[in-house]
Amino acid sequence: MAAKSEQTRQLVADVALKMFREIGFEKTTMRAIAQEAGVSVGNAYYYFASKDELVQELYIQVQDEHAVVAAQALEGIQDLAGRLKAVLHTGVDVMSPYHQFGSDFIATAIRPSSPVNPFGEASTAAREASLAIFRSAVEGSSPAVAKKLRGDLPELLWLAYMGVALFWVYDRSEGQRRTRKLIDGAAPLVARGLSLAKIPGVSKVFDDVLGLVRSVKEDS
Amino acid sequence: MAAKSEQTRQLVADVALKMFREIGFEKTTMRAIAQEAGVSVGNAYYYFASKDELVQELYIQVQDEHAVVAAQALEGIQDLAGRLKAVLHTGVDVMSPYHQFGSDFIATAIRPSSPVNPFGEASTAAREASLAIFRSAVEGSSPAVAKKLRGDLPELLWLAYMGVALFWVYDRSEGQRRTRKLIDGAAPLVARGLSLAKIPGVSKVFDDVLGLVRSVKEDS
DNA sequence: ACTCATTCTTGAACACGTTCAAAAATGAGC
DNA sequence: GCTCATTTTTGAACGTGTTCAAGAATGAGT
Repeated sequence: MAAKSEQTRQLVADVALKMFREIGFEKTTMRAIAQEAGVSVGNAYYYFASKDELVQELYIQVQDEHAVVAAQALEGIQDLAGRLKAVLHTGVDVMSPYHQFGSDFIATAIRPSSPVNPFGEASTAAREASLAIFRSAVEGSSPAVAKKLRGDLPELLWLAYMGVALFWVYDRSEGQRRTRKLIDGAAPLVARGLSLAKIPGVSKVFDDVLGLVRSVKEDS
Repeated sequence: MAAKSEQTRQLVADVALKMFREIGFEKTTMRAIAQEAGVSVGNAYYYFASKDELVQELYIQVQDEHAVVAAQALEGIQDLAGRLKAVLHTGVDVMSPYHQFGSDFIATAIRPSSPVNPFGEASTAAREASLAIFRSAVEGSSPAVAKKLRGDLPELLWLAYMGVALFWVYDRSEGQRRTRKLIDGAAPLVARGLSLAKIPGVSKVFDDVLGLVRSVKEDS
């Protein structure tokens, strides 16, 4: 049965994630994971090509949870500021058990070669899932976001979310209070800033920003 | 004489930086550096407590060069957009010999524990030097930047510069063409965006952005 | 010239992530 | 039940960054 193999894989992943949470990334050695799971080091490597891939496992799990919790939090909230807050706060919520481990995660994630790199191919699925959350936040909001912004906004917000995550990693205040404050302050500001798009002089600047974003994205 | 000791230190640093440039970060092992420099591994560690500290040496050197080259490039340029371009382009210029090594550098730099972390204590001097460049870019520009923005703008631009550096690391286009394009496009947009501060409706949003930045910075 | 504390240098040793040849377990086909 | 290719498991071994006890070189004070 394929179940036995899958069971071992799950066991290793579970032990690893538990140890990441409880004793941190660096202290969780591959040898310790193997020992705790009752398998050999080589066996852990049979299922996960590197320690990074175990981090990817965590990343996927956290993203999945974010999707669920965010969807729930979005229910009944209409205004963009509120919807943004909901998505960002739940994002921080699901990450919080791993805060002490955050900087190692980011250091891992940021190398282009890493499977966890949020811009990379190996995490396309997780990124799409995360993007979908922001798309839903934007599309479901009323009053509606200006049509010309609607297409690119989710991606830009996702990018901003990466920034918030980075801020959170560095946030040493208790319970990451400062990150919460940043979210509460920034979300309404973004919403208000976007509403300025109606002003003619501002509108042109917005157009150029979007043009730049698109042109840089496509390379060319 | 203290010169002998300093000589060994310089030798190790020079060999290390040369190897970083020529064969990359990971292939440049401490053993290889020691051998190439004709000293023992332990001796290299006498002068640099970790491989990261050798990266810090590189960071400082690159920043110093940026300060010189940027100051030169700013001469004779009046408008903010042009001054921003000058600072950013020279920034990319001085980094370019290390592009292949960039992702390892960022991965190192991003951990709060690293001496190279741009937000950390160990690189206060380098950060101040870099901030000074942006301060000079802002203060020397004419037409002048709105008074209320002048104080915080350099720091925000420096932050944006960190973003550009991140973009550059990921930029796989030849000669990092896309980064150049981003700079050329974004600099005038920033300048134009700032000029919108005169519009009453926009002004209030700007005030709130500044207020948020300040309040998050101070913790509280 | 001779101390002797200080500075500098050495290389073996440690724990880590990772690899790999070999062995063990599994299961489909007969 | 036997065969044998495939999947799974093992643990020793490699190269890495880093540490450290020990020794060598240095130089100020006499």
